[in-house]
Amino acid sequence: MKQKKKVTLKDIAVRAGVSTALVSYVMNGKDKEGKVGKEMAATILAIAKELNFKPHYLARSLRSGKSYTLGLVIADISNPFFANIARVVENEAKRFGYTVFYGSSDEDAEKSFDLIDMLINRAVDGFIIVPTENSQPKIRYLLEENIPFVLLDRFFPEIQTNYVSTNNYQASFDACTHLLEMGYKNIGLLGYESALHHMKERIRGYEDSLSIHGVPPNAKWLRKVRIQEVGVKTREAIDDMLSTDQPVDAIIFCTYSLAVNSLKYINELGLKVPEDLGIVSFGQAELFDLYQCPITYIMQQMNELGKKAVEILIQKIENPELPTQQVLMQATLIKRASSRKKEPNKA
Amino acid sequence: MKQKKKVTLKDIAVRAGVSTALVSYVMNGKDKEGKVGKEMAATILAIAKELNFKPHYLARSLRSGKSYTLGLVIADISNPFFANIARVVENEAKRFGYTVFYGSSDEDAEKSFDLIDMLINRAVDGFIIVPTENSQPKIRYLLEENIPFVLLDRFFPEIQTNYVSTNNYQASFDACTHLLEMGYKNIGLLGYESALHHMKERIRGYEDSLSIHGVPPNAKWLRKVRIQEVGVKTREAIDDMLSTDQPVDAIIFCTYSLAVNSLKYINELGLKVPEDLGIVSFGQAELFDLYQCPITYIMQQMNELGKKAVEILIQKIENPELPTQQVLMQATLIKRASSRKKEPNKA
DNA sequence: CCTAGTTGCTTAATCGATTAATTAAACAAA
DNA sequence: TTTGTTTAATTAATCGATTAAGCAACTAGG
Repeated sequence: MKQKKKVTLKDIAVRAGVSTALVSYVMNGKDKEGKVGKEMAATILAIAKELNFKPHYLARSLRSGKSYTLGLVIADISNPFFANIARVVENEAKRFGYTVFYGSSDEDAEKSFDLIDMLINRAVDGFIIVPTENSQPKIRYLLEENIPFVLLDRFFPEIQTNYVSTNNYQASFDACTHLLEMGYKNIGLLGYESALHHMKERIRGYEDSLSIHGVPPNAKWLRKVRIQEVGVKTREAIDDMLSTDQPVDAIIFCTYSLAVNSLKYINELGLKVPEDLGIVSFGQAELFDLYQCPITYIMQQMNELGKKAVEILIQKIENPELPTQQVLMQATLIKRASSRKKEPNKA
Repeated sequence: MKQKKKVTLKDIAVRAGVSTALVSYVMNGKDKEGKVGKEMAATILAIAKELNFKPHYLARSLRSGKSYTLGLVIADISNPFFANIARVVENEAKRFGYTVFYGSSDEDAEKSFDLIDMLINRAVDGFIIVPTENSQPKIRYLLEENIPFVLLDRFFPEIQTNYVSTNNYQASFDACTHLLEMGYKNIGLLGYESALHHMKERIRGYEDSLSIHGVPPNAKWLRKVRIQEVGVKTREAIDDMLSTDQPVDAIIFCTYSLAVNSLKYINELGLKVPEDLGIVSFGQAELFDLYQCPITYIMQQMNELGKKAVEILIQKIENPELPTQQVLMQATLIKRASSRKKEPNKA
C-alpha cells in the first residue's frame, strides 16, 4: 500500500523507444528550435500527457541549482498586516513561477536565524525578510554569501541592502499634523522600545511635527513599551498619558498590536472616541472599521510593497550583478471619525 | 559575484582523505554503532564543523524519497482562524523535524487543485487540507495515489478519510439554545450557501435547537449567502431578517467573514447590541473583544485541532498502513455581553 | 563523387547524499 | 598454517532531470 511512484522521464522514454535526453528536450520546448523531429516530439508529448507526467522538481533543482522557491520570513502571520503581505507575495511569486516557503519569527532574532538557516538548507533561491531587532549579523552573513534577499517593511540604514519599506517618518509626521489641525492639543504617541529604524522614524516624525507646529515636547506624552510586555505595559502607558496635569487628548499608536491592546483598555475605561480621546493608528484591519467609531489609520501600500519586493528579489536572483535597490513608499492617512474635528465647546 | 557554493560531503571527504560514504555514515551517527573508527569519526566531525557543513536537503530527499516537508492548504490566510491554525501547524511540524509549505485556496476548488499539484511536484510527504466545496475529486485522487493527508476543520462524510474537525452540530445547537435561554425569541442564522458538510451541520444544529424548544421554524430567519457575494448579500439578508412581521431579535453568524460584514452593517443601521439584536458568532478574533460590546462566540480548540492534524499526518507518513483516524472536537461557547439576558421590560 | 553542413537522436557526466555490497587488514581460534 | 570473524574503510549504483559532446544519416554544393 505504498505511494504509487511518480511517472518519470524514463517511463516516457521507454514507451516512446527513445532516450530520456530526447524526452527532456521535448518537455523543455527545445523541439521548437528545430532540434527534434516534429513527429517524435508530438509522440512524446502525447505519451507525457497520457501518463500525466509531472516533472520532479527536486531532481530538477538539484541539477540546475535553482529551486524556484522563495523564503519569506515575517514577524507574525497572525498580524493582519503581515498576513496580507504574505498573500500578496505568494500570489506575485506564483506569477513568476516561484513558490513561497514562509514562517514567523515572532520578532525574535534567534527564531529568525533558525528559520533562515532552515530555508537555506531547503535551497531557496532567495529571501524576503521582515527583519527583527538584532538580526544584523544574519543579514550581513547573507550579503557575504551573496544570497539574494530583500528586506521588507523594515531595514537597517547602516547596512547596504535591497529593501522595500514605507516612509515612516512622513507617515507619522502627517498623522500628528492631522491631529493638530483637527484641534487636538496634547498628542501622545505609543510605540515600541526598539532599536529598529522604522520605529525610530515613527517617533521622529511625531516629534518633528509637534516641534514645527510650536508644541513643546512633553516627555509624558511619548511612551515606549517592550514588545514582550505589550499586554501589561500598554495599560500603564495609557494611564500615565492620561494622568498628568496635561493629559493627552489624542494618541497615535505605532503598531497594530499596540492599538488592539490600547483600544481594549480604552473601552474598559469607558472613554469615548473621539470625544475623550482622538486616535490615529498604524496598521490596518477590519477591527478599525468596527470600533466605537471608525479609526483613522495610516494605510501602507501593502500590495505595492509585496509586489515590489518580489520583483526586486527575482531580478536579483536572475541577475546577481544588479546593484542594490532601495524603495521607500508613501503611506496615506485615511481620515475617519476617530480624529474628527474637536468641538471647541469644552472649557 | 556568484553565490558561494555550499560545502558538500565531498569537500569534507577530500580534506579528511576518505570517501564520501564514510563521511555520510559519520554525519548520520552510524559511527555510534561501531561501524566507524573513533578517531576518524572525530576528525570528520571536526572538519564538518570547521567548514560549517549543512546537508543539502534536496539531494537527500531525491535519494531517500522523503522531503520532511508538509503541504498545508487553507481557505484563507487573512482569516484569523486560519492564520492561527497555520501557526500551530507550523510549530508542531517543526517539533517533528518537518517544514510546512502553505497557500490559500480562497475557497476555490480550482485554486486548491493547482496548489495541491504544485506541492506534489515539490515532493511534500503529505498534506493537511482545509477542503473547499467541490474538491472531492482531488481528495479521491490523493486517496488513490496513497498520498498521506488529513482534512482539517471540514470533511466529506461520504469519503472515508482522516480528518480533524469540530462538532459543528453541537456548537450551533448550543449557541441557539443559549440564546433561547437568555430570553431571545426570534433567532436568526446567517450562513453560507454551501454543500460543505460543516456548514450544513451548523444549520442543522440551529434548526434542531429551535424545534426541540418548541419554536416553530421561520423561513425568514434562516438566510444563506453565496461566499462570492458576501459583501452585498449580507446586507440584504439582515434587512430581510429584520423586516418581517416577526423580526429577529438575535442572530447567529456561521463564519468570521459573515460576522465582520454583518457587524459593519449593524453599526451603520445604528442598532444596539444586544438591546436591539443579540449576537453569537463562529470564528474568533480580537474584533470580538472590541465591538460595541464583547461578542459571544464559539471557541474552537485551534491548538488541539492543529496539533492533532499534524500528529495524525506524521503517523500516517511514517506508517502508511495505519487505519484512518477521525476526530471531532467539542467547541465551547464563550458567553459575553452580546447575548446578555434580555430584559423583559419591553412590550 | 567528395566534403561540409544540417537534422535528429544517443551517450554519459553531473547535481549531493545514501547505502548495499565489497574489500582489505587485523586478529583469534583451531 | 589455515580458516573464520571483526573492524574499518571503499566502490559504485541510485534518486530524476539536465545538457555538453558525439555520432549517424541525410542533403546540398562544388
